Amino acid sequence: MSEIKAPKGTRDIFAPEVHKWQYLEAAIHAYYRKFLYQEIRTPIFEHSELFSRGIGSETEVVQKEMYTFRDKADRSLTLRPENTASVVRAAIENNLFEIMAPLRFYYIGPMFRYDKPQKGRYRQFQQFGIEVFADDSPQVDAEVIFAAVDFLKKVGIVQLQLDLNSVGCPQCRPAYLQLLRQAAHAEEKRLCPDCQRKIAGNPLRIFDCKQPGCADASRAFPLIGDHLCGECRDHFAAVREALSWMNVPFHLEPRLVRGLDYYTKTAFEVTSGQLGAQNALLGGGRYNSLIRELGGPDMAGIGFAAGMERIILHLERLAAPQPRILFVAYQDPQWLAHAVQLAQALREEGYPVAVDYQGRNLKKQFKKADRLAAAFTLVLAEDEVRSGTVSVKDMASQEQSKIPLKDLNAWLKKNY
RNA sequence: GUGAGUGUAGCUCAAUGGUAGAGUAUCAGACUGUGGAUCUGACCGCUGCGGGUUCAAGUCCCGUCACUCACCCCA
Repeated sequence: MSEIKAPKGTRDIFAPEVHKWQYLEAAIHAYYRKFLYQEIRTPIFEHSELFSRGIGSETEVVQKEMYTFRDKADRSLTLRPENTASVVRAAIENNLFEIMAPLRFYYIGPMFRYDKPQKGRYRQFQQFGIEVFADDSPQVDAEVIFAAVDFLKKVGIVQLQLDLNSVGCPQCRPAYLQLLRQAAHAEEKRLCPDCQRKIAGNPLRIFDCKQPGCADASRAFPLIGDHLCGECRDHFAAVREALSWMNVPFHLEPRLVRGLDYYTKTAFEVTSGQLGAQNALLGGGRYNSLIRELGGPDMAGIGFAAGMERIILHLERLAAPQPRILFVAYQDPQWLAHAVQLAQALREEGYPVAVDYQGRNLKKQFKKADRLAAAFTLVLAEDEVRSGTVSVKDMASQEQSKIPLKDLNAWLKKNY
């Protein structure tokens, strides 16, 4: 038993689970290519300031959950808790906005949050996501949402719910927040201490609270949907219409708030009923001020991020791909050289091939072949070597035949 | 950050406070040209860690760490 264990909230992934990861990653690459997204890989740590400015210094993520450290030159660095800020930073830094608009990126990679681990929640976790810059049309919102929901369906997740809201923009949100604060102040005594603090900070979060007093009080609070400016209202209506073109059912959730401050207008979240407490599979929205706030041009942006661990949990029933392999066995160690060479030749043809170098007798080797779920076991002994053949046993049907080595390839092509 | 539950062999789990066990996996043999079954044997443990109570602790108590679940937050 090892003394040193993986740090809290981290884990090792290996077979058979790793097959699901490979499947999911391949699916992401293939799917988002269809929408002309380009992969972008950014560093897993950034200057801490990127996240406090980008995500919002008042957010829970920035205040409590960041892995921040100082390097040897006393720079404050942070393991990325999400990737949108990094992608924006990279686009600004590399002048990617100059290339071609709209810009479309997708990413896959580890994120880090100092959270208490739980089902579907780790300190190092894997997200994939997409970002579209320089396109403020509501149809893009709808396309991004479609590309989120449709992908989840394509990988076999059935029970999901799409919650949709508009959280307004710098034109209309400040006035609404004033109204909300007033309403909250009036009911302050019914609110829990946590929510009383939220009044000054981010009163939208009061809607999230499940304390009976807070939930009761907040039911009467004004909703952002009734206080959107003309532009936001029109945009939101157009998003909903475009979603109907695309046959994407959604649930309007006027209290939906996202945890990162940069969202404007469209905000959405996909949840699953099968996940327990950590039921958010994916969340995203529009962030039309973020690029400017991080020092770039005044440019629109929208995207989402999805939690891959949570998707993997839904893939539990996915049949693990049975690797069909070939097993080369030898009757006596004196034929080992022939076995090795046969294995090489077969791998050259693309087959996964196993040889057990310490196989003492054929029985043991067959047992091993069985364990490895070999499709065929190829046996070499004096007979075969002398006649330039190999005995090939179909492990399922138990049929065995002697195949001349020169015909083996053709035979395998037919029977493998 | 708050609360609850659980930590015993690689894995799944036993053990009224009284010698740490079984199944499974692994290895070997029965069986030196053929797998899945069966039988026999071997290997496998600072009972998470540190204290305490006791003649005696896997078991009771305290602490700690880890995992799990919920709150919270979020993906």
